[in-house]
Amino acid sequence: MSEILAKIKTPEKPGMRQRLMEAARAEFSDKGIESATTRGIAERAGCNEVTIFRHFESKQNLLAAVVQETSEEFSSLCECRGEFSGDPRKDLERFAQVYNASLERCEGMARALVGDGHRRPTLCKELVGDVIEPFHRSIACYLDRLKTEGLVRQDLNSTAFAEVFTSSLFGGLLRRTSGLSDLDRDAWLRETVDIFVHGIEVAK
Amino acid sequence: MSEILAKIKTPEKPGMRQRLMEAARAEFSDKGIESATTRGIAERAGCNEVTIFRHFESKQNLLAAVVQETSEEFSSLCECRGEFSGDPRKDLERFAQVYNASLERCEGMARALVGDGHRRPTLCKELVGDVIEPFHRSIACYLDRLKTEGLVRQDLNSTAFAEVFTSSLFGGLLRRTSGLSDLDRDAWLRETVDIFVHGIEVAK
DNA sequence: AAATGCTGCAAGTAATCACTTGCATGCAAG
DNA sequence: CTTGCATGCAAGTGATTACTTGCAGCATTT
Repeated sequence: MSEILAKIKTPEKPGMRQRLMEAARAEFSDKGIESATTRGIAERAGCNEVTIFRHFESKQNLLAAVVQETSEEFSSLCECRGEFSGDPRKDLERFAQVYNASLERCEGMARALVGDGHRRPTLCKELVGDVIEPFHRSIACYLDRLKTEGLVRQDLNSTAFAEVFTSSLFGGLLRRTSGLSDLDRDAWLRETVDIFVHGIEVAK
Repeated sequence: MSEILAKIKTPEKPGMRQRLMEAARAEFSDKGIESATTRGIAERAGCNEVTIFRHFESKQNLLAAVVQETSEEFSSLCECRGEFSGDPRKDLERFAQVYNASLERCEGMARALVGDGHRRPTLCKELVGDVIEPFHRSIACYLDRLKTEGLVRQDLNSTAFAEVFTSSLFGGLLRRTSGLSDLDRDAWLRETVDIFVHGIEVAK
């Protein structure tokens, strides 16, 4: 796959190809994968429809390229290397902000894949699974460290926590962008972190 | 709208119309709204394509009818009247199970609407917003009652809790049906409730 | 100057879509 | 029996889809 792309890519004119991918991403994002048209993409890119096929050969290939790019971008966006304060609330807030910002950047594609994605399991797994998993691991790893320090309850299932935590962030994004939530982004993040830190339990 | 539907509905043969709606729901669910075809719906219903248009006049109308039906079904499924034990964990588990079961029944449509829904804000609001809101209110109301009894921390934002709670259930469903989660349904519900009850805090 | 390669433009292809029309059939009520 | 109504079937409409072909312009490289 990547050799093919590289071969197409290598000639001159890097501008066109990039413009096409951005246009395609925009089109896929707000029309959905099936409803996106090559004509629409060409219009967004300000070029002729034929140019798409000269670069990518098919809509399918173009989609694959866009998904790959989105996936890489998401990955690099939510790399959470570096310093943690050790204060669980602050650090969870940071996890939440980083993850949410990455999600927002890729929201359209994520939404599109939720809709059409179960008929494209490969793409779905590539974009979502392989990308989110490392993020989950870093959260779980962080929590396990706090566990050894006694800052977190011992019976917490840290990998499950990571999944549920990011799911509520994703669900929240969907609600907000559909105009269904009373909370804005910051409120959502704050409340989410608050709940995941405290639960509903009365203070000790 | 309902008068129109009623007028079409009133003639004989209740079987056909119902079969069409079920077929349409299945088709919308696994092809997505835009990619669903009237031909495919007719095949599922085991009837001629023309029959669809004689009953519903357009694909648009059929979709509207299906959404309305789905919405009503979801509403009645997740009506949470009745007795609570007063034990927060047990009751949250019950909320989670009821909501999740309702979601599962309507998963295909929900997924379809996430994908194509932002170009159909009315349908989206109808199916999702107007239906989930009452459920959120009953959770919030329940929590507020527990607050007065001192069984829940006083500074908990109960409406936000309801939103975040259901969002994580929805996100979980999406993950599972995409084959992206390690947890099965029961594990997901259990872990979610566990976190929303305890958070990560060390036991008192 | 010649050659190469990206691009635009015009036109066309075969498939598929939602939707229509006209007619035949069969069932049920009058 | 006859009238009405739901349905099937065959055929077709016009729009739109992804994708192709052939040609010409234009820039850069050789």
